[in-house]
Amino acid sequence: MYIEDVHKYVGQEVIIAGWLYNKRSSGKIHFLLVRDGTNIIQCVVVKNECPEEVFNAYDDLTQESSIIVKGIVKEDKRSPLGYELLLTDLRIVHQAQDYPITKKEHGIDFLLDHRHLWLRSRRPFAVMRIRHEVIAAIRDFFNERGFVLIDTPIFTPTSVEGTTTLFETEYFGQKAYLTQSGQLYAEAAALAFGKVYCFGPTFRAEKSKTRRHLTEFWMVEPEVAYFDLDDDMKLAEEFVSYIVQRVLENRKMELEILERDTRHLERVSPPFPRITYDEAVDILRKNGVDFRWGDDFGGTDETIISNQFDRPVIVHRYPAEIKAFYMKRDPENEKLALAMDVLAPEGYGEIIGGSQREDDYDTLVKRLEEHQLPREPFEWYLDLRRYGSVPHAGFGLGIERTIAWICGLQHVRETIPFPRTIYRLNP
RNA sequence: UCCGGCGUAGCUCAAUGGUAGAGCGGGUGGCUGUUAACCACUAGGUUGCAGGUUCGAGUCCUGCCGCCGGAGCCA
Repeated sequence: MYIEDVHKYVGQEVIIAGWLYNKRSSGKIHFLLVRDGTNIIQCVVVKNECPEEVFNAYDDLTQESSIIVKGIVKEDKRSPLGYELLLTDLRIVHQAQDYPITKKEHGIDFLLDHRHLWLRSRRPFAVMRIRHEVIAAIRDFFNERGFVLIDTPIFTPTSVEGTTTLFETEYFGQKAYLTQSGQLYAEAAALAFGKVYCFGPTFRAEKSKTRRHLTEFWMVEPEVAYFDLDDDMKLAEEFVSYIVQRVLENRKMELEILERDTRHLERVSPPFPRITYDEAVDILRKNGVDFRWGDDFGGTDETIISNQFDRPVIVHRYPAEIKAFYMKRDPENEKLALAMDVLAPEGYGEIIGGSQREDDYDTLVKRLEEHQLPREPFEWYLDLRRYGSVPHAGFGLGIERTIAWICGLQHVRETIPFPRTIYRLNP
């Protein structure tokens, strides 16, 4: 029996295998908080109402000792869960010694050094279960719409965008890099399967030190043949809304543990406001930002823009110069790229970046030259424009930033079980 | 890489340049409904490292190391 099902067993004797989360006592009555991974339940041990060795086992119980308890399920308002277990038996499987994470506050550095243990605590419990829900929602969303999952390689011969710093590895005598995006491969798959998505880890070797950055993070990237930028934006807003609504429906308890104010999340439904880059620049200038047309938005700029709206906002048609070589230009203005970003509310910044892709062979060759990228490693990519090229579009959603936003967390490092940052490779 | 901040008990933090302390955790004892339980007692320290100033440095100065936050870049 797992604690999450305890309401089905009121009045019955059940067995729970778990760990001691905390204990309290008033002398002749002990309270054990036992967790089993699905929740925490209070167990009551009363002197003279259970075998003496069960009552006395309390003295040997240390925080995070593994225990198997047997008891009668009772409904009781005084218990944090609303249900508690009146113990009849208790077996210590392993006695933990000096568990380092205590009941009082800890610093983030200490907690991350003990991440393997910190995962047992209440807060990571809630965050990881929401992460699970987000990922399940992502897969369901694409499955329901007939997308095919295409796993893209993690070892790649070259950089996708040419600008970002990548992790370099030795690959049987030649250089290889850890992927920074599965997009180019997803494009190939889209021309084979129509609607596809890839979902995997992504690596950036940039020495970013902000609450929005990890060196290893997860990204989901749909790519659809015959999609234009408008189709892309529509898919993005439906996608984000679907994820948020699923978490609201299925992870109420977890959001409560995190004390997340869900009012912002409840408003997340299509359509999202859509503004052009030019309109976003106007917003910044009206708010006193000395912004130069042609620059990309910084973290504070994104916060100012997103604060104008009550749900995520889509900014589209960015200056082509600050965007990647593969993005198609706006036929009505060659200076602009058919690109779009989704900015999350409450200052969580960019969670989606996407675009319609350049599908014309000659134009794409020109773009490679403009970006001073080598032709040879992109020959296969150019093939996609040689054989049955079609308009197509896609985007990438950063999982950790999305989770940080939904959970209301200060830093993305809490959204992944074992975060990798510039100065952290352990545990 | 740049800018700012921090480093004191296992943990979270105090300590005018003048005897290094509290809470939690550990140990001992008490308590029949606790909610990070509470109460009493107790053990626990090379103040990140190396120099310097001073009668005297946790505190001031220099260098180094580690971490945190921000910027740039990005999801």
